[in-house]
Amino acid sequence: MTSDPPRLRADARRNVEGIRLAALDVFRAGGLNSPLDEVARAAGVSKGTIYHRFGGRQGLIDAVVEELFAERIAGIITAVGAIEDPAERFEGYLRQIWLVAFDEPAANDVLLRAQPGSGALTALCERASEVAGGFLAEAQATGAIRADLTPDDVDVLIWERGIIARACDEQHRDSYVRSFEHTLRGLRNP
Amino acid sequence: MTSDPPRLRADARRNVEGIRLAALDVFRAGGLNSPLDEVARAAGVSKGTIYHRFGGRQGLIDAVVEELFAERIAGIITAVGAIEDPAERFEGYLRQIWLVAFDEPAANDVLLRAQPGSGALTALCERASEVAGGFLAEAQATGAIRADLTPDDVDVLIWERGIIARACDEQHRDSYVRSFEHTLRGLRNP
DNA sequence: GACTAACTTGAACCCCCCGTCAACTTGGGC
DNA sequence: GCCCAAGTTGACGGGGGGTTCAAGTTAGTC
Repeated sequence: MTSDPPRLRADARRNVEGIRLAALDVFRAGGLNSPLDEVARAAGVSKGTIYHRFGGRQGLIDAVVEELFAERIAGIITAVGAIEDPAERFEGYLRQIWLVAFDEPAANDVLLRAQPGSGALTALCERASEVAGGFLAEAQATGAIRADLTPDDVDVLIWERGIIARACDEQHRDSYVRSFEHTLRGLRNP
Repeated sequence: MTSDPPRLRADARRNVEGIRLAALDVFRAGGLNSPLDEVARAAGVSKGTIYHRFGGRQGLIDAVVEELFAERIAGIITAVGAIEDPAERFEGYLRQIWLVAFDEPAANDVLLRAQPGSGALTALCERASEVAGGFLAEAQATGAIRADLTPDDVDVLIWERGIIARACDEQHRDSYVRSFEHTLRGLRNP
């Protein structure tokens, strides 16, 4: 079970690893749609090799998405989970997710597409979505957050922010934050 | 003054008009970045003719933007201007603008880019922005709208919605509206 | 050290769109 | 009706990126 026959040759293994690392860099900097040529160049390899080893962009994404995103999200969830007040916890979660969307194009792409084709990825998004649902329910129970807000609403809010973040080239972080605070205020009970 | 010498030949005049009409259709349906080939095909003309007659995409946009956008905005301003309550007027203006952004990709593109190069266009955007500023100030005077909201904030809110609207392929109109109502609530005073 | 299966390469081909221009039509003045 | 300037065409070159595959290279076995 540790090693099924299809063992790779030494050079292939080296390349797979190099490509993974390069993809992490490139995707982090430019999002999941960065040209594969760029990844290939960064890995010191030819484009063809990426196709051979990963089957294309989708496969490459699957191979790095965990590292690119899972720990980031897990970190946020535990960090925010430590907040006592449920309403603050809920708002804190949204703020953190929204900031990740702004600061990390790749993570944002993950949040935005839930690429149909990557099990790992959709599972991740669903888990995040469930967590958000939990936070929401608890926050609503205290009466601080509007009762008519649904988990779907939260998904939409996250998706929308992701779209906006993707469109912000540099700067604007301040007005991005300022503006999501308006939205946040609109989720509270009067 | 009625007719400067550079009179066009009959076929040219016919084509100019056909291209304008085709551009209106195509731009309305697909936004200002639709392929010019498509406009050409719709006009029963070759791409080259568009370049000859309008100098390129920018010129073509200038030639239709008024019809595509100005009257729409003017309509909103007068319609909304009839609302008595300043706060409702302000909110009504935002709602209408946001709906236009959703329903008309071309108008949305106008709102989003303010293409540097079209005087008519930037003038339009600025006028709309000023009107919004007026509505905002009046609404704030009644105390219904938060005092710390600035005209720049409003511009950002409109820009952001435009970005979102552009990303919505079909459906979603309901959740689009639902979600901007959240934002709207966040602009009110508690 | 030779030999083969595994690996890699990069040119070739595809799609989509922009903008140009030499060659060809045609309107309309004479 | 002729004729040429005005007008139109569509092929061409350029850029960006994706995907494939024949030909060349190399790890690793015997």
